[in-house]
Amino acid sequence: MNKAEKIVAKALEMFNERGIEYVGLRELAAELSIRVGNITYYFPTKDDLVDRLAQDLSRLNAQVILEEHPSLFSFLERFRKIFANHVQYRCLLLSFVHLMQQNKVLSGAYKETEKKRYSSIVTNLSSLQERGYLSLEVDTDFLVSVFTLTARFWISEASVSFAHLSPVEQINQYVTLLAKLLIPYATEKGRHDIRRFSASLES
Amino acid sequence: MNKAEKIVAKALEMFNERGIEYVGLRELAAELSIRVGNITYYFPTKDDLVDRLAQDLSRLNAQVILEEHPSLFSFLERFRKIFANHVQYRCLLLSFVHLMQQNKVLSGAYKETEKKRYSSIVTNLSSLQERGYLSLEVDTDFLVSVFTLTARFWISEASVSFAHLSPVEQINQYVTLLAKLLIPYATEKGRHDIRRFSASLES
DNA sequence: AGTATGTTTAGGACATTGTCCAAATCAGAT
DNA sequence: ATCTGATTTGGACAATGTCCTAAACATACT
Repeated sequence: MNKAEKIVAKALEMFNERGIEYVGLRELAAELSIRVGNITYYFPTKDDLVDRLAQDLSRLNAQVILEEHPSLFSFLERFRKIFANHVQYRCLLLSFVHLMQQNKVLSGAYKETEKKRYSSIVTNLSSLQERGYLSLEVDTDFLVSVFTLTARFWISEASVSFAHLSPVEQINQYVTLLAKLLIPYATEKGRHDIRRFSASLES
Repeated sequence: MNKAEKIVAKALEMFNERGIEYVGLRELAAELSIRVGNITYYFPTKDDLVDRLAQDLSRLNAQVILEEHPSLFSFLERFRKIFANHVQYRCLLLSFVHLMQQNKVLSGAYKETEKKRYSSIVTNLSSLQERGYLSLEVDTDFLVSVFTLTARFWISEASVSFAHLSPVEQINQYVTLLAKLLIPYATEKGRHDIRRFSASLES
């Protein structure tokens, strides 16, 4: 692990712990037993460091998005995995709005991944319709909106309202919410998959 | 309007414009043609100023919450009003997570209003069941969860994804989302109210 | 009117922040 | 061994929120 990676790793750890805005570069440097200027050598600005973390999360999520989702079960499983990634990089999602407002590099990069995610969810939903998991009259735009809102902010709400729960319990709370959301639009085959998914969370 | 109120008004204006974290007390003072120390006389810390804004929003919302909601239409109308208040104090909601993490006064106060809102929504939903607007088998906890998540973060998502829309269009977007959410759980009478509500947004 | 008392304003000090830079140090190839 | 480029250091800089003292002001009382 080279110096840049050590900085990234410790930064993620401290940012997750206390929030990006509340960890000074001098504290980060002190934890690494280096000088501040040494960090700015690898990452000229704090935003560059944050951008790097965002790239790492983006890569992590891209793997999950590329997977096939032949069933409603695996579609829900996909969100469980993405939410697990969110926990790993929770500092980014907890500062989501500020980062988008202030960090041009990040907000630019997000626009692209946003489009990809949107069309990915649309594709998956219509695929689930074809395979007989979802009813044909479902309002896709509505479902995508709720999924997007939840995926973006579930961890923000959890940090405020469910801080007493473990990460896994928090994840289960919100994937269950997504599962329940789909029930009215699911076929009998779909509802079976949702029950199977809910049961898989128990263990 | 006394000095403290002038400070509060200008602060809200600038905070909404550029974000609480990105407006310095010196800029605020300059806009008011006063000195920094003059602000800290009325509001010893920046958090005190933010707390005041939060109180104002809380009072504004409390009025709406106390209203009766005899129909599904007025229940949805309630959220439209609350969302309009959110727009007026959007700086607070855009910094929601940070404020909750850092500002003890604010997070303490929020815990109470959170409970009130939660039980208020529960009461309203069961009342709507009794009045024949909602089916009796609805999963109340699920609905409250989605409503809460949306009410907290709709404006954050709108600021990122729908910045090109006007405030009213943004509000309509998300109250429509809440309305659509209820459709599967509504009776025929309820669906009639939802259609009426959607139509009322057009004008 | 003059004085005393309490409120408001001015102005600056302080520590902390992210950023930046020049010099010192190190490492590896010639 | 020496030169060259990469790395590290230590400090300067402006901006931030906070704090404090002295001046200015207003109000009430003698």
